[in-house]
Amino acid sequence: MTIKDVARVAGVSASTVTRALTLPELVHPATRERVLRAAGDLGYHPNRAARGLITGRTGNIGLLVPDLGNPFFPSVVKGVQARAHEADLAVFLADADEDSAAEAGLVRKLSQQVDGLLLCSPRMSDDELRSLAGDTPIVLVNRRIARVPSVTPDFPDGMRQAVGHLTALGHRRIAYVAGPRGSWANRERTRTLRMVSETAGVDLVEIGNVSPQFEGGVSAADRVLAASVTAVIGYNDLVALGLLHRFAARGVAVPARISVLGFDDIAFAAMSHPALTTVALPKELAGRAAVDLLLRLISDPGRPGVLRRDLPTQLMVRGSTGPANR
Amino acid sequence: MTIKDVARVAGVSASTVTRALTLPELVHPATRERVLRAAGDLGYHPNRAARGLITGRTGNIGLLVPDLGNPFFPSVVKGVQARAHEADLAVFLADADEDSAAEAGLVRKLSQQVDGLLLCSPRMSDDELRSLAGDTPIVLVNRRIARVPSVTPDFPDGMRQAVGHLTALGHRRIAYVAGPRGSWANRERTRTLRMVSETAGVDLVEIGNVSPQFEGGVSAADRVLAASVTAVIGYNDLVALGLLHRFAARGVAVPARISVLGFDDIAFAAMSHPALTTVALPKELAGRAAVDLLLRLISDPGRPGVLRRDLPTQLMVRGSTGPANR
DNA sequence: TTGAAAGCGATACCAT
DNA sequence: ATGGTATCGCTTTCAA
Repeated sequence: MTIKDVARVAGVSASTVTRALTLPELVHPATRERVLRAAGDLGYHPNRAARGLITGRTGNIGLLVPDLGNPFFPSVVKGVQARAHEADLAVFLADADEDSAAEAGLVRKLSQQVDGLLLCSPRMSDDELRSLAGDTPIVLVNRRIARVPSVTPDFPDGMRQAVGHLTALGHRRIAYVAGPRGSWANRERTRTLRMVSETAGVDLVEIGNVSPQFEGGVSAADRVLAASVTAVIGYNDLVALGLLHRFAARGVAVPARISVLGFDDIAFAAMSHPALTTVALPKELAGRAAVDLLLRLISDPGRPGVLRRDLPTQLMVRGSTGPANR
Repeated sequence: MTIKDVARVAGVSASTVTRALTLPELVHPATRERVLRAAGDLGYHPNRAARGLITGRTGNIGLLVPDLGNPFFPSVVKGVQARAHEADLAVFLADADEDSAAEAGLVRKLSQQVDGLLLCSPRMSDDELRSLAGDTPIVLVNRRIARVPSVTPDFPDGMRQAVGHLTALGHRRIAYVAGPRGSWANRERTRTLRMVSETAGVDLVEIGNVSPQFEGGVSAADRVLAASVTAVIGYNDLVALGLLHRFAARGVAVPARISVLGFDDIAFAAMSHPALTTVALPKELAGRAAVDLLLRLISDPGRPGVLRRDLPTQLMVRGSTGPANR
């Protein structure tokens, strides 16, 4: 089923079939009609590889995530998919398994057969990313570096909401369970949290770097309790859920004795007991926005200035936060 | 950066470069050396689209899932990815968003540029699937139909373990909250549960078809309580977690008053309070096995007989099940 | 408005 | 063991 078959059935040349399909205004309406019908009848779809060979466009994009096991990323992926399919793009997915070394390899393999790349929370170094951005269009999600297009949540505002909520409840001494050292999101959350705490006059106790998983939270819980704080913010919801879990196991009442707050608003935040108060990031929207940026980047490569999009966050107040105990 | 550049640098013809790269034993060791070095120096990687055009192999596979929002599927995807990358395959991912109509379209679009397709819990009709299987190599995951290769968990055994566990605890009257009517997994779970219940002499109360989500479980919980059973099996973990949630909200003690059991063993099953007893399906393994089958199918198309793989399940006993109350 | 021919990058076949 | 040439399916000149 090739363009020739369609040409034969429609009684025209291959060139005309191409035109009818891609530049309809260049062919006679009657001819166009015949071609389209022939194509329809035969169920013809152009071979994208062959097309890509000559146009230089594959119609594919690559999406790299650090770990599909963290529900944050599937949500982003859904957003990417939705927008990509609207734009008639197919999506290659690669999971780096939290391995920054693996990232580079996956990216290299993918970059050959895509028009552009979406890198979600990449662990790679700034330099690697910048050099990559020189070779192929890329958009960063959840990471921001100079001169590379990116989509990021408005962490400062999210932190302001979080801390504002806690101080309104009377909390004055708060712990933060930090995530991976190398993670931009963690640096950013830490940085903004420090600023906001300073401003609000709250004591901030920072607790170790843990892996951004449930287990990370579990492992930090006892240290949090020992820090005599009345509230704790987890690096992300998984960590916060781990805290919740360990608190429950130790018989520590949440929020009576300690309030717990997460980041991301993964689906399970709303399902836990008590339900987790968290700063919602617009995950699917981030995916969609990233594709939009990438599309612009692809169609308009010599663009001056950097494309950047900052997304709003929203505090979701639920059962895991309450008045400070005194 | 094409094969010609490499050829020029190595001082050989393009044909020789190809050979050196794909059939090394056909070229003189010294020549091979020169070619490989040239390729290495130039950072050459063959263009897969061009290669695919002539070989008919793209080196890509497609993976369709109904909903990445259900943590079951990201796990399968991880398994697929891992195995695919080992085999040097790239993976197109498509999310059908629980829409059986969308499935067909996505599959058609993908099928053009892949060597084969992995369909995870597809909602399509048997006929559609069989016809699809005629056109392109496909492997079903979590669904079994005649004459199409598939990877499925051993549901009968899983159900046997589940019911065996409950009866051992003294339960004699059990509810099952059924999943989507159209789902093969649901039909299978229902069917085997009936058989096993019959054999074990337990009363089985089947409760409505709910969507395979947390909300589905929440919505069924009150009906479960009204059915005066001492234990309930949810269609999957999400449903079971929904049950747990609603029970907690109503002050119903689990497992004291009622035991709750799920299916899948998603990560959050272990994180809830009480932790959810569930039948673990080998999700990543299923993904890997599916890729294996697909590889065999691709390399060996005229194969007689159907490839099929049945995967073991494992009951994970946790806090949500306990002795029957009397 | 349409067709013929060249060529995208790689491989396979046929010579040598 | 190596090179030349046709070819995969499509798009893009260039002519007509």
